[in-house]
Amino acid sequence: MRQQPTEGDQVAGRPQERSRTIADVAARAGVSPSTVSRVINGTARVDESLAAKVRAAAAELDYTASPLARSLVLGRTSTVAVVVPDLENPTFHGVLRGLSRAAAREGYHVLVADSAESVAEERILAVETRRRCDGIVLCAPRMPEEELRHLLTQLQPVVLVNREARSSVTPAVSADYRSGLTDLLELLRLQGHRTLLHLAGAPQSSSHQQRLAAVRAFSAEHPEVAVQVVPCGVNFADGHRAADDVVRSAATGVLAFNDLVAMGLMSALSDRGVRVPEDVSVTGFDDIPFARYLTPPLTTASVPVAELGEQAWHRMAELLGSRAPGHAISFRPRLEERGSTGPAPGRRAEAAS
Amino acid sequence: MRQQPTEGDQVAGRPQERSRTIADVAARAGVSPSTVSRVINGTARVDESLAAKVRAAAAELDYTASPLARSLVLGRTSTVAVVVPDLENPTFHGVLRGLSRAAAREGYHVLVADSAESVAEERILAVETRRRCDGIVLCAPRMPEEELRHLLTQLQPVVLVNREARSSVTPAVSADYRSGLTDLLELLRLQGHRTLLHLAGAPQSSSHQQRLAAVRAFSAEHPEVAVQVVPCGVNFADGHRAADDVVRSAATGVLAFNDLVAMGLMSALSDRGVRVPEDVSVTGFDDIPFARYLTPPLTTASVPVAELGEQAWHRMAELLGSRAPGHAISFRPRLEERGSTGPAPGRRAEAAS
DNA sequence: CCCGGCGCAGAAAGCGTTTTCACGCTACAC
DNA sequence: GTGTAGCGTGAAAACGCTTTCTGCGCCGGG
Repeated sequence: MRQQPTEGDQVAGRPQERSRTIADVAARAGVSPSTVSRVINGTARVDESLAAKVRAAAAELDYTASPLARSLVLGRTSTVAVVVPDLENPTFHGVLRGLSRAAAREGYHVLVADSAESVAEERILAVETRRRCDGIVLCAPRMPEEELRHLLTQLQPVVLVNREARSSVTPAVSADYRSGLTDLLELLRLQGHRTLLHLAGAPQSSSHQQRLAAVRAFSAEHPEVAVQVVPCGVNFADGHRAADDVVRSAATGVLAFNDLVAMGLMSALSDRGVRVPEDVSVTGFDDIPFARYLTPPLTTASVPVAELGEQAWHRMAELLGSRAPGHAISFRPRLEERGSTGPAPGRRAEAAS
Repeated sequence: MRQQPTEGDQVAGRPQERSRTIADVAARAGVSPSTVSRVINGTARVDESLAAKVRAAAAELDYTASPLARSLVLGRTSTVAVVVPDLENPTFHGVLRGLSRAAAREGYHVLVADSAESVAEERILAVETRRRCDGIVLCAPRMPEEELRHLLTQLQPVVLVNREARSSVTPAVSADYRSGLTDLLELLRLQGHRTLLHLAGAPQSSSHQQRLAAVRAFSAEHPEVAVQVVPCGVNFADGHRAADDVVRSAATGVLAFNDLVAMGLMSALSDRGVRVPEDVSVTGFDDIPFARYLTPPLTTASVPVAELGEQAWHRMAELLGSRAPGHAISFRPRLEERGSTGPAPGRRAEAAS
């Protein structure tokens, strides 16, 4: 095959021969492979004189055990996978980063798979990827509940991020989008806004449902405030495009699906001469790193994305250690009131008094 | 060990038994494992009646070959690793995304490792990670040239992103930071700026060196323009902190290390009542997605990060197929002139005439 | 003095594949 | 009718480890 019978394999610049095996070390140390394994893994007592020889031989040959071979026999890979709908989204960056660092601390590696927002892809990808690791973390899977529940059974151990599966024991860590949006709605109400607009995101996403629930509850409690919901999208361009809808709506407060949408919106509003927050107050969601540096700084609900990832790892670690799985946990976003929100127009004097 | 001799392993909600093996399929189809392997991989002719039975059995058992076992015997894992200095940095997001999607298209998986900007970690991580995959992509490694060159020999096959190793055959794909910065310098010069300031980033990074070279060449060619270089940093907070330096310097044009730094700077300048671009022109570098939506939109040199990742994959694919490695390639950033730059103060009337 | 037990090292089995090798069969040419 | 080539299949070796099993030498106790 690749290994031609010719001896001339010594291509210059390829000094890396075939990797050393445990047998090489054993031969050099004059012991059996079993003993080498025992010394390296500290898995049983070995006479100190032999152990020393083994360690010396291993060092000389620069030997480390093949993770592949170990994985095969041990039945674990020390790897977990993360499936995200879109690597471009800062939220998933954060999750990935938090998870990756937490996992690394315990010697685990991270396999990443990007489903590119395709529901069909999502499932295949998860199943396929799952076979190469010990467990899998699903970020905000878009698939329908029923399919998800079925998938979960064949993916064990699995942890969900920003999505819960009802009547399932699968651990889930998520942000409480409902209470986050409620806080934002409440903030705008107290500032005197009576006509609000929510720019909604991916309809299949769990966080979208949570936000709708927040709007419904809020409307029921505060009938004096009108809250309109219009579909929009999840990214910058979507927010930019929504500017006309916003202007037409005559709303004085806009709750964007997330910070990206809010930024796009604010940029487009500025082009049209609409002032934020004097004419319209705008809120985001997530508190991506850029939010506080915008002009004006963006009022938002801060979601600790890295911590989400870190907690997802902890859940996974529990599962891998066959410890008690731990129940679903949810982070309540922190309200970050900044410059993009202010008193409703016409309420200014009133608020100032 | 984990497998207690008790039979009561049927924990509810764990319907996933032990995974099926090729022997199970063989038994069910009434053939030998070799035949199953041949049918599944299409690696040799098999009598159609047997083949059909094998396919049926495989489907019934929902069998797919263990990637681990295949990797061990085949000597390849269908996985590549990416090592980045910081998962938080949007540049590496882009690279990761481009690479991940390109690799996925050819059935490869991606292992990601975050060195957290630690030079010491970087090396260990790379070596360790390398053993679990077929090749490795190093993003902007911070380690010194000598160490890097040594590392490259034991990491083969390896591809470099945003760093070249002199006198090495390692393929490298990078952005041409030198010409990018030259374009920005030139833009500011033509707009009448005569006192410029460059906020420099990670001194060990290759892109830093390239920028310095651009500044030197520019200064030699245009002695009438003063260009000062001050160390700053690579992220938002660094740019924010640099505002005082900028104000003190009396420069009318500031070339930030990257967009993050520029954004932090602009935000801090705005706090101090310094107007951009009326009082100070600011440029970034990279053209991260947010740059165009800032107020004012950021003038920057656009680096196609996703394409960088994609090209890195192509290089890797060539290496993996033992095809000709392809030489180092470098993307020339595209100048994006936006609202954060303008005529130098005092030159306004002149420029308008 | 002999035997059971114990501590340590090597032999060997196994993890789940792929691939070489050997073998039996059919077919065809001589 | 026998030799040979060709084809399809199963047995077995190999990938590089871990772990069980086996055996050897030594100790102490009866």
